[in-house]
Amino acid sequence: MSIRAKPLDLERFLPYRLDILAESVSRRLSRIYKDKYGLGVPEWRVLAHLGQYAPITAKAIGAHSRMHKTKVSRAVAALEELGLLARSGSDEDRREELLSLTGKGKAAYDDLAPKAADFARHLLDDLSATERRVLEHTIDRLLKRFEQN
Amino acid sequence: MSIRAKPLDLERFLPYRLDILAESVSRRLSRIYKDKYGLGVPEWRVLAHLGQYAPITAKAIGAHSRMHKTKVSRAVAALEELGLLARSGSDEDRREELLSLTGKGKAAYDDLAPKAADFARHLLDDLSATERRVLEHTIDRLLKRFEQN
DNA sequence: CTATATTGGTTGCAAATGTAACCAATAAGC
DNA sequence: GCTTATTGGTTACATTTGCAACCAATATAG
Repeated sequence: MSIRAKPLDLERFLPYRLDILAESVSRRLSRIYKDKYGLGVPEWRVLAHLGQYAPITAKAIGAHSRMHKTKVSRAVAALEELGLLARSGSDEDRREELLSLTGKGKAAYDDLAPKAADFARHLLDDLSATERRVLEHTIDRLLKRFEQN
Repeated sequence: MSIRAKPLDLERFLPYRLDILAESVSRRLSRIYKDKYGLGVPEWRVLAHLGQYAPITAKAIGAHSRMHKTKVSRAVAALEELGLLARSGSDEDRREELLSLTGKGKAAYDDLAPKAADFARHLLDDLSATERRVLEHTIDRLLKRFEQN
């Protein structure tokens, strides 16, 4: 009787595991910004980009975070509605708008960013230095693999 | 002038990177089952569970894959509609239904599973054996951390 | 045994998302 | 220049999703 390996074992299937993990992590993280500021994932992401890179265009945010442009557009609109974000037309190209945070937006970011960073740090609490390094490295490689799509 | 570390660097922020990676991987993988069988992510997942664990209840699939029960319910309905899945009432508890694959469903699974497995294998091509092991282990740990929610 | 709570699963409705069409502004062809 | 193609961004529409309410079947309380 020949040994036939299971062709696909979900318990070890990377795409599946990655998806569940990403989703679990995201869900837990969302408590931080959802409860207090009523933000959804796309809004939080845009806020985070602005905190770090403002002034920046919607296009650039989309490219960096691989979010669809309509998602970015709507998140931007929502943040503006909440008074956290301000737009200012670019002089160089009047199609694009430079996005940045209002005072209120900056305050929200300054409140949330450290908490988010803390959360991410604690995720790695149980891991050894080696494990952390390998994890980072692996994610880097895989991400690069999928850069152009 | 004191050195103030950036509180949150998206470029290194694990939840963010994980999400982008999971989404990229999933997108690429989806070509395999979407093009040929017209399946979406939830349908593919249910199919994969049935191929490995059938007969199994919708509840169990949801618990294992952490999919919302409505998502499972609709994916099951869709697969049934496509003639890939069959339901049979349980004798022990007439609320639940035991799900399994039809001949057509089994054929689809037998076609897709090796391709999916192949895809996953190639994801790790660049990594050393050690790196793979550490990666698996790390994901395991993180997943366990989020088991109960 | 009867009344109440819980559970597997489905469905209605609202919110979130993706695709395609679109608009205005810039770039490229000639 | 002027005509056409491309680009940043928004919007309409269809599809997908999540939440809450629900239904029928089982389990629990008394």
